[in-house]
Amino acid sequence: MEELLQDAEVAAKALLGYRLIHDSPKGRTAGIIVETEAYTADDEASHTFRGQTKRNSVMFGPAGHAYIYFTYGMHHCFNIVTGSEGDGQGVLIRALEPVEGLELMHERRGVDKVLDLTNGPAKLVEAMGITPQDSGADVLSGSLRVEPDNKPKTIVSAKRVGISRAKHLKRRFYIKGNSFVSKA
DNA sequence: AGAGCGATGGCCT
DNA sequence: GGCCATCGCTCTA
Repeated sequence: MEELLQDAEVAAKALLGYRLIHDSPKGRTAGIIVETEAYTADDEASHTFRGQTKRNSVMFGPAGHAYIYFTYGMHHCFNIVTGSEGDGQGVLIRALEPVEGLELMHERRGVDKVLDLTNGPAKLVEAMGITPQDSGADVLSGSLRVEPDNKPKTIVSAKRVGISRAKHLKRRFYIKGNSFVSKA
């Protein structure tokens, strides 16, 4: 998937409309990627800004691999590594529109509304059954993977969410009008 | 609808 | 010791 070899900002836009699929022992869940954020090593808000560490090392590896990190003591978030090996860049997947395995998602999330299933980075990780063990895995093949689906009509660029540094950069992208976007 | 805040743990300074 | 690429509850309106 050559889009992933490009800069995170290009890849973040290209990934909108892609389908994220996870085949787990409990069944398949899938959703359309509707919101992303780009992070590069020259960006103060990126985990890779201060160089390679044990935690962020997969982001310095080859593109197309999953980088899953633990945050706020209770949540995990899912990224896809982009660019060239050694760059330390990637795309955070912030929201999905659920399309398959909604019942399993409800079971995992314990929420009533479909809208609350996957409209946030940690929510989608929980709904899809993604675990830290998936970190480093190739997302072009395997049980957790992305595939091209419908190209979005209109993409909106906006400021990122939940960061304190480099706030002004418009490196969040989402599909205009989609109700599963975490923050319009 | 929107602001405030607690939960909870690993990582960095 | 402080800070988080968060979520969901509670309070005010």
